[in-house]
Amino acid sequence: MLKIYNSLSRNKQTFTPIEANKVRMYVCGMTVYDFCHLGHARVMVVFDMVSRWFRASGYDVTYVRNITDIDDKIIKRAFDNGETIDVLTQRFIDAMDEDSARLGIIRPDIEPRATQHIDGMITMIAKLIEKGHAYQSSNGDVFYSVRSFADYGKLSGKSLDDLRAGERVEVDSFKKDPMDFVLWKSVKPNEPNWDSPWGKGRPGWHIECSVMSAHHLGAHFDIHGGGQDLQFPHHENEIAQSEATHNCQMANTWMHNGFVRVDDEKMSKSLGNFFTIRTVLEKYDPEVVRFFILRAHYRSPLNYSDVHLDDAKASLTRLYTSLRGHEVSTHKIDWSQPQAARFKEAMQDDFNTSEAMAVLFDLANELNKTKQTTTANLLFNLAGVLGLLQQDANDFLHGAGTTINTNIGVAVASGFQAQVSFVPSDIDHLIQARLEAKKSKNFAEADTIRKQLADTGIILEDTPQGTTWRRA
RNA sequence: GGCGCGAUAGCAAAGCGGUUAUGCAGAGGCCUGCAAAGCCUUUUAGCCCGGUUCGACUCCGGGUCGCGCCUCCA
Repeated sequence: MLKIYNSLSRNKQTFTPIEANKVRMYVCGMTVYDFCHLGHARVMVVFDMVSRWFRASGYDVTYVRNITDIDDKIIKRAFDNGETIDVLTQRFIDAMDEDSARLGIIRPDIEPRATQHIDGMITMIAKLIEKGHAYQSSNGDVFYSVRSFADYGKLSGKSLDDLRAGERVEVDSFKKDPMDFVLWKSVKPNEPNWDSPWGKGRPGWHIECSVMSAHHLGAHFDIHGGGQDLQFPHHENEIAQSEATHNCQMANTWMHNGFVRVDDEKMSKSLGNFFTIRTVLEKYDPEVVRFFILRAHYRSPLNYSDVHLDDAKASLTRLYTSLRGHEVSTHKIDWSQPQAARFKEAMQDDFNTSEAMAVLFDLANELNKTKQTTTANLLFNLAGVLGLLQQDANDFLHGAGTTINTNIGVAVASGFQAQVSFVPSDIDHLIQARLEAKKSKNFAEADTIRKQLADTGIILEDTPQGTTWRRA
């Protein structure tokens, strides 16, 4: 039995699909006006892991992750850049796709864009007005009336009377209640707009998710996910819109992943302490980043630093080292096998990837001792459920997945001297030369060669099967 | 002011009312020409104060500290 922490009930609950063997899942994706940062990487990786686990468990999964391609920040950024919104958003959608592919993320089944669902939003807004949940104010904007929805605050645990609207942001005087939020914004000069019964304008932020989730998954679906910062007001508002429109529960389970932090503070644009995915990938293999994210439980805060990435890299290196030299292939996992059962138990407990990974390390230890290919295959396939260890071991250890420049002549700063790194063919030649030296018991020469390689970050390892190498 | 989360060894990070988490780092050993990798052994824990219990890191209460949400944010 799979248990998931449900933000709505604030405890772990046994997951029961609405329709047998099917999971319908909606996750709030990116607003595409800039490169994705590590916080975005976490959402993508976490829910990729969740969908992979459902599939590994035999569920038929429909995973929808939206793209917000119209909003204030996009309009502003496009204006500042002197480009059209379409050009701007497409560029960052492409960048996002590239980043997510590198992180080993399986694309969601459906990636709807807000601008493709304007009609649906207009229909829903009209319905909300008709049912008395929304109103058009004198400035033309249409607002949702939070007081009209009795359950408002049930997700975030907030009470309308306790919310301090206006304390930090000036309240829009056109609202009946300070917490009312906009469904439709009337047109402003030089802004993109669509026709609607309330005049030309564009949608507010929250309405898109209510419309797109219902369109692709139905009014009532299994799981809604996103970053913790979306719990309020975004998800609260989605519930208010959807449940008022459809008269039924929106999502059974709400999942929120924890923040990525820097120096114990939330990584965010406003604090300026964010690292984009591509910046981090200049230095680390994407799988190291994926490993780093999955090593912690998805709801815990995750502190980012180079030290932690280095640590993750060392750990992942241990797993790949154990796999080296084994022929592995994709197999169906026998979940009755003790280690597989332990892995499964961990995953069934609210996706405890941390514990699941401990199983991988135990398998690596077993593999190092027994050298059994069946163990290698189990390790490979269990890790595969997490989207890990799917590279060729030597490719990973040789640093093929990194952007470390392997061209001759590229200087690697080290101490006072710039040193030169080698291409793999040079390394092979040097390894051969060292083996010759060893054969003739010229250990001084052999050690010189090894030192020469070590100075450029190449570590040699002699094994009964010959000499292998890896990047430090 | 309201609401919520967390505090585990040098670092990271889990489970668990009594039995080795796990990874990195440290120590010793085996292996190795020497290393590296690997294997074996091992040192460092559970914010503070009470309570429950035969027994608490684990449950309960109270502190302290840190973080988050209440505004756009993954």
